[in-house]
Amino acid sequence: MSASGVRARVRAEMTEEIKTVARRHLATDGANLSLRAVARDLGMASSAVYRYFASRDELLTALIIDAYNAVGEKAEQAAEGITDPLDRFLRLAHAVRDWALDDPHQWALIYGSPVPGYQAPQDTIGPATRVLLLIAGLIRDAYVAGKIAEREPISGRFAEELAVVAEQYTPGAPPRLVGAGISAFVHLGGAISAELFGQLNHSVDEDRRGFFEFQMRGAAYLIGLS
Amino acid sequence: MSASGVRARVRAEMTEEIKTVARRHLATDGANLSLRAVARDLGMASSAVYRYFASRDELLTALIIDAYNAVGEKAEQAAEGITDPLDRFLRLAHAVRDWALDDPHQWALIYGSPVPGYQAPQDTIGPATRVLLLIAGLIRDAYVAGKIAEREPISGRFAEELAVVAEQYTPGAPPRLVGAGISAFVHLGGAISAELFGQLNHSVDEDRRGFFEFQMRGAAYLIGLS
DNA sequence: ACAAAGCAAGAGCAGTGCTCTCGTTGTGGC
DNA sequence: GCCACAACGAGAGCACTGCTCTTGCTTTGT
Repeated sequence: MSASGVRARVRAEMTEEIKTVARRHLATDGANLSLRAVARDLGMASSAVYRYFASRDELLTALIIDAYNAVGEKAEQAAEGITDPLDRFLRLAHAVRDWALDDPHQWALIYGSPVPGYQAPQDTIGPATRVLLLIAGLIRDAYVAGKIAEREPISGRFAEELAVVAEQYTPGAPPRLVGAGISAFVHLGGAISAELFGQLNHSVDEDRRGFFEFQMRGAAYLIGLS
Repeated sequence: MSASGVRARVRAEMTEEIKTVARRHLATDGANLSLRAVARDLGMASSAVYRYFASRDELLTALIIDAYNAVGEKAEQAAEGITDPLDRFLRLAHAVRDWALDDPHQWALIYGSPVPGYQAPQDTIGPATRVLLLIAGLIRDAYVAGKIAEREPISGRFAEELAVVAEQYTPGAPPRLVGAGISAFVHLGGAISAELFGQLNHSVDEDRRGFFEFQMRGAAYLIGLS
């Protein structure tokens, strides 16, 4: 019919519907959700789903990309408009944590152990770095505004590696900033995973939000956001 | 025959053999290894395996406990005899990382996303805390030796929670030490997971060992091991 | 010596991912 | 408007999975 085509629109809707149902199954079955079960929920034959996703892995990949973008967007929104670097960083961190607590299985999908035999395709590396880039941007802004306290410089082979990134990203910025930024990102993810995957059980059981903020303040300190 | 019984010994050997083969499969298939395939490798019927493990989950639980103990032992050995607290902490951290790099699937099994529908039984919580307890002991020793620099004290609900632990573990020790210890443990695990699960790709590709040490030095600084 | 318990094997059930085939239906070119 | 063609949904089928049950055999404890 129209230039866009009825079929194309229906296909897009169907694709989205499959992902929605799959996300629901993700919440109960985790990463080994059943494609057949998803098809049953949709009232269609399992073979029909293969018209939209060539394999279960491809479905998972789509869910992974969506999840990366979802958490990235949440973090972006939370940080928006906040000028104080430390506040900005903490809000961003809490936004990521809140998103993860809201849907632990989506978190596990992107930051947990990779699905066995699953190799992340190129499409995922873009969305995957969104949160990291947000932190990098935050640090960059704080640096050019002169709001970053001095810390001990880094040295070694990895320091040279990071110096290259620092120089082309923000000329003049100390390489240790890049390192501290990545480290903060790693600590952020580690803290959420530890909480979600039960490694904090019997250690911190009451005020996990408070403990999370304590950890993130530590990471912020190492960056120089005092 | 003997008091121990031939059958009991054979059973123990068989149990160990199943676990060994299962560990081998773990390296290729990850957490969704096939019990039938393991049985095939052993030249026995799949149903026979159920004489030794009531379910696949129980097999996984056994592997998890072994893995916790293995990494705990490695960390213990690495830290043994080292007196300087910072050096001790770094060696411990590197030992854990080396173990994880050596067998990423075992690491994923214990520190990755939990197997869907799998509930960790009581037997695992003991071995699971070994590394954390090592760090706690290290900090405790350094504290009583007066080798810990002062840092900003903590406050809030989680601080009171940690104060209880601190008081009964090392009376007089500041609660922030407990917090910093757990935080270091979390960062340790997060750093290894990030490296293993590919979140460092395109960020730190060359000298990951150096970057790991940089991160652990940061964690050590926050504890007060300057 | 004998009953009881432990053990291995095979068949079987319900479920899985994925492929192939077969009718049906919407689509773009003439 | 027609028609070849591609997209589509459904069903059967293959090889695989975890797990159960039954059937014989072997090692125990008494």
